[in-house]
Amino acid sequence: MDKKIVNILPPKTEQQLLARANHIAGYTLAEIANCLNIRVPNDLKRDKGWVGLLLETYLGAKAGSKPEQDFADLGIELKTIPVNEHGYPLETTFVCIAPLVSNYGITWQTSHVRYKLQKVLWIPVEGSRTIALAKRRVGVPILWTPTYEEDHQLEQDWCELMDMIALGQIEKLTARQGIYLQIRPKAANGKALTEAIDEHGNLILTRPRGFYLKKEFTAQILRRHLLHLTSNANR
DNA sequence: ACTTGATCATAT
DNA sequence: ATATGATCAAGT
Repeated sequence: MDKKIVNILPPKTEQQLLARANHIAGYTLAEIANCLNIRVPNDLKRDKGWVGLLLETYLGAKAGSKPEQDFADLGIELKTIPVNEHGYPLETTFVCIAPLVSNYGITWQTSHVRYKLQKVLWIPVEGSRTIALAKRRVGVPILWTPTYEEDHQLEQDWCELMDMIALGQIEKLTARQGIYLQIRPKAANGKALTEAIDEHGNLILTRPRGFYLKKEFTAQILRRHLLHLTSNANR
């Protein structure tokens, strides 16, 4: 059993959160786990969310499975993003469960996707499987709010995807739809089922789905900030 | 090589 | 089953 030596309180301000996040930039996952007395698994095969939970703990996010932002008081969501040696995302980013019923009156402006992505603290972490989990390093955090253009990019995809759901086309909806935002299965296994509506308006059971940000979208966020660092260094 | 569809752990 | 945290690995 892991025993905590440090009792981590939630950050009171955005500045405090950013200070904590900046403090661990450059450290390995083992170093961070050690100061929390948390054991590092050999790999992520059976601990897929381990890195995310580790950084949540270090930064003082409220643990649990509440449908809230990680730092609700600050209106900030935390996302760890595995990256390769060039800082390019290795995985898509899960946003939230896709609602398959009771979507009357929901618009992009009032959607759960937009709410979740209002303000995100992205923390890149080395994710190549050739690097031992314990030795992977944490990168410089990025506090991001969608630009007008990014918001519009997501809106376009969201509308297309939600239209299909509303029209009962859920079984025809694949991960190929959407340029920046996609819908894919999100469940414990193939036996998990949830309610949806078919093309005739009848209630059916289908695999639960989730919204995911495709890699190219996340990449443009990371790239923008990397370029800023470069231009500063060159001054 | 890369994406899509499937899956793992935990809390409620 | 649904929500949180995501990555795995089969298929193309």
